[in-house]
Amino acid sequence: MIRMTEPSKITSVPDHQPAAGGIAARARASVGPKYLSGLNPEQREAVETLDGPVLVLAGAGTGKTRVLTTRIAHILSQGRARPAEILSVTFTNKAAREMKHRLGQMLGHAVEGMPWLGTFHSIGGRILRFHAELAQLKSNFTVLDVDDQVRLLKQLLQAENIDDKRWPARMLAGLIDGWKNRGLMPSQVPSGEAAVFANGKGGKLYASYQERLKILNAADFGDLLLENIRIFREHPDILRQYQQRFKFILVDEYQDTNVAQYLWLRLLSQAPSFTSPRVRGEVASRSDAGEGDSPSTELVETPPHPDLLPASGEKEKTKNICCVGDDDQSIYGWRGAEVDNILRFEHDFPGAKVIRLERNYRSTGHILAAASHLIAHNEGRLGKTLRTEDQDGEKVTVKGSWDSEEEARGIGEEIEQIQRKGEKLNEIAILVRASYQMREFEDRFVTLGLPYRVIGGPRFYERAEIRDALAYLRVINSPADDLAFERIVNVPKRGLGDATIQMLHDHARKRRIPLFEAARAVVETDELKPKARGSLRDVVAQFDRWRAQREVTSHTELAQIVLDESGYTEMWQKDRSADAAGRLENLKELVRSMEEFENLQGFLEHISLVMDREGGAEDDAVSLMTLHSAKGLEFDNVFLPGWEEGLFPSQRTLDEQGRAGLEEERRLGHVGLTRARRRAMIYFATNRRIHGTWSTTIPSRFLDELPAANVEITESKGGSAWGGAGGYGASRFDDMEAFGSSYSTPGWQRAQANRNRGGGRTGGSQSGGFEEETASFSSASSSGPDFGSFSSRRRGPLTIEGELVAKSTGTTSEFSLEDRVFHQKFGYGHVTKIDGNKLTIAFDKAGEKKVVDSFVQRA
DNA sequence: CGGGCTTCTATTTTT
DNA sequence: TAGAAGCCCG
Repeated sequence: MIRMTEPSKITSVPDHQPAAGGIAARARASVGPKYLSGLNPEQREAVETLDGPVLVLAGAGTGKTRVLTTRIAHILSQGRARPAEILSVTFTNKAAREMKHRLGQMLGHAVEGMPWLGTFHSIGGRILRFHAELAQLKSNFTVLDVDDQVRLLKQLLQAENIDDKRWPARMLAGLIDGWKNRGLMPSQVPSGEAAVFANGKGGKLYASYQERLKILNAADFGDLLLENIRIFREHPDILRQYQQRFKFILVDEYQDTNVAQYLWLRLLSQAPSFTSPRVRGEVASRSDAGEGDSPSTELVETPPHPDLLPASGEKEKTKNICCVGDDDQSIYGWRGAEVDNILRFEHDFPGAKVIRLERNYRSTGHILAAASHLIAHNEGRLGKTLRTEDQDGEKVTVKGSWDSEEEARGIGEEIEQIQRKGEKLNEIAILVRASYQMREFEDRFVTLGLPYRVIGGPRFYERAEIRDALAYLRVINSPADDLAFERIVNVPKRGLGDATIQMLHDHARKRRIPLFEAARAVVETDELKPKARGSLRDVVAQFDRWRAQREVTSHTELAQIVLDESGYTEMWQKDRSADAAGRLENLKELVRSMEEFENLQGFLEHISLVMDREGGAEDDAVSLMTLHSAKGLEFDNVFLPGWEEGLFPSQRTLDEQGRAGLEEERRLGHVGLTRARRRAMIYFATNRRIHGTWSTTIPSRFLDELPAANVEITESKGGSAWGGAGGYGASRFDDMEAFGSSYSTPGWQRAQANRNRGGGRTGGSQSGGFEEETASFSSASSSGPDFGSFSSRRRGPLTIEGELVAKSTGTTSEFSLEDRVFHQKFGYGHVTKIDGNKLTIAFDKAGEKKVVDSFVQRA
C-alpha cells in the first residue's frame, strides 16, 4: 500500500484565497485558547512568540510536533495570517503528513487550506513549476530518480571517453549531489574539488549534466531547491513576491538542513545580513589541513545580497521564522546536513529568541539520565538537559554475549518474555547500526515464529517494477523522455539490445531529436536487422496507440492497458521467482493509487516527490530498523544490539570523519536510547560475523560513557562474553583455528591477544554448550561486575585510540618512518608518512592507506 | 542478444 | 557470506 499526501488538494488550492477570515474565525471560535492549555511554559512561549526569529531547541520527546502544530493554529486563530501565507517545511513526507493530521484534529478541516505545508522538495518543486521557464524547463518537467541520474551520467562519461570503471557514474552522481546540497552551481564549484573527478573533468561533467537535464526537460532532487535559489537571486521581483506571501515560516528538524536549504530559507525569510557558510572541503583536504578540529564551516561575513535588502523606503520587515530542531539528534551529517546551521542560528538571525524544551514526556528517569550522560560527552552542542517528572523506572541494561547469534537468541527470548507479560509486540523495537545486522534477527524470528516487520529498506518507488511502470507512463506523457524510453524499450525482452540502443543514440544525436523520434525514423530505414526493426516498429506503434487512447480513457485505465498490452504484467506472471507475486501486487497498488490524481500529468508530477514506502502495518509485530530510521519514533521497549567498537561507533565514520564522526555516532546512540519509553536494553557481542568472516570485537566506548548509577550490567552465564570466569573448555572458535581457517591469521591472533590483555583472562575459554547457556541468557547475574570494570578491561591500545580519535589533535605519533606495522584489516605494512597521529602506511597487500596510528601496532 | 559464469565489494538514507 | 555487476561465449 502506498500513501500520499493528497497532492491533488495541494495543487487545487489557489495561491491567494479570498480572505480566509472564515477559517481563522472558525478556529478562534471552536478552539479558543483551549489549545494552549495543555502546554508547559516553554512550549507555550514557543507557540506564542510569533514575532521575530525563534529557535526552538526541542530535545527528544519534548513535544516538538505539538509545538509546531499549535503554533500554526495560534497564528491562524489570532488572525495573523491566512493558511496560504504560512510556509511550513519538513524533511519527509511522513512528517508533513503527521503535521497535517494533527492540524486537522485541532482545526477541523481548515488544513486543506495549507498549500505550503510540505517537504523542502515538494515546495521547491512547486515553486519551480511556476517559474520553470526561468530554469529553461517546461512546467511539466520530470523529476529524475537516482537511477535515471546515474544512467544519464554514464552516457556523459562514455561520450567523454572516460573509463567508468575508474570513475564510476555513481561516484560522480554523489559529487554532484553534494555540490547541489551545498548550493553550488557548476560555475561555483571550487576548482580543486571539481578536479578530483576524472582528472579534472568533474566540473565540466557537472555542467554538461545540467545541460542535458534541460534538454530532457528534467530536474533532479537537488535542482528543486538549487533552481529556486537561482531564480530568487536572479529575479528579485519573484523573490519579493514570495517573501511577501509568507508571513510566517516554520521549519521542522532544522538540524538536518543542508546549505542549499539554508540559503533557500534565508532568501525567503528576508534577513538583512548574510552569512555565507564556507562549506567544508572534501574529507581528504580537511585532514590534510592538519588540525582536523577546526569547525567544519567558517563564517564569512558578506554584505547582504541586494535581493535581501528591503525595498527602498520600506521598513525592514520582521522575519517571522521559527526553526525547531535538536542539535543532539543531528545524524545526517554524512549526507550534507550542516549542524552548524542550527549552531549558528542566533548569529544568522540577530535578536533571535532561543527557547529550550527540556521537559521530556517520553522516557523514565534512568533512560533519560543514561541518554543525557552519553550525549554530554559531545563538545559541539548547544547544551540542553532533559528532565522528566516520570519515575526512575528500570535501569538501562547492558548485556554481553559471546557472538552475534547468541545476541539474537537472547533478544528473541527477552521479547518472548515481554510478550508473555502481555505487552504488545508493536511496543518493541530493535535498533541496529547497520542493516546487515538485521538478518540475524530475522532468521531468529522466523524460527521462533515471532511476527516482525522491517522498517526502512527499499522504498516503494525504488522498486524496479514501479520504476518500469512509471517509465512507460512517462514515455506516453512526454515522448522526449529519453531516460524513460531507454529504461523500458527492452523490458520485457524484445530483442532490442545494446547495439540497437547505441544506434538509436547515434541517430538521435545526429539529428538532435529524442530517442523515441529516432526510433520512429530508424524503423523506416533498413539499418536494423529485420527482427529488431520489427520489434521496434511495434513499440513505436504501441506508444502511438496509447497516446491516442489517452484522449478517451481515464489515466487509471490507460495504465492498466499499457501494463497489459506491453507484456509487462505477463512478464512477471511468467516469472517463477519468489517475489514475482509481490511485484504484481505492487503494480496493482500503483494503478490504484493513481485514482487520487486528476490525470496522468498530475500523477507524474507528484509521484516522485510524494510516493512513500508501504505503510499498511496493522498487525502486532516487533519492529526492526536502523538507528537512523528510528528517529522520530518511540517504543516502550527498545533493544540496542551491536554496541561494539568498529560497528558502533562505526569504524568507517571514525576513519573518514574523525572527531566529528565520533560525535555523530554518539548522537546516534542518544537517538537510540531516547526512543525508549520504559526499557532500553543494550547488547554487545564478543564475536561478530562481518562479510562472512568472524572477527573479535571489543565493547563500544559508548558503554563507558553511560552513567553507572542508571545502568545495570548483565553477562551471559558461563562467561560467554567479556570477563566471564570461563573454563568450560575450548570454544568452537578455537576448534576452527585448528582447521587452519582464517582464525589462525595474525589478525585473529592479535585480536585474541588484545582480548586477553584487556579482559585479564585466559583467551578462548568459552563454553561449547551454547544451547543451555542461552536458556538463562537474560536472567543471569544481575549484580554483574561494577561498572568501572568496563574501563579496566579496555586498557588495550584500542582504548587509547578512542581518545586519540576523540580528540584528534596533532599528538605526535609513537611510530616513526619505515616502522613495520600491523593493521587488523589491512595486514602488514610500513609507515611512509606521519602527520600527527595520522599515518600513511604502505600495506603489503592493501596498498597505501591513511590510518590513525592507534589502529596499528608494531609488527 | 542473452544466459550463465566469475569477480568484486561490503554503513547510515530522504527527496 | 551474499548480492550485484561485469564478462565471455553460445
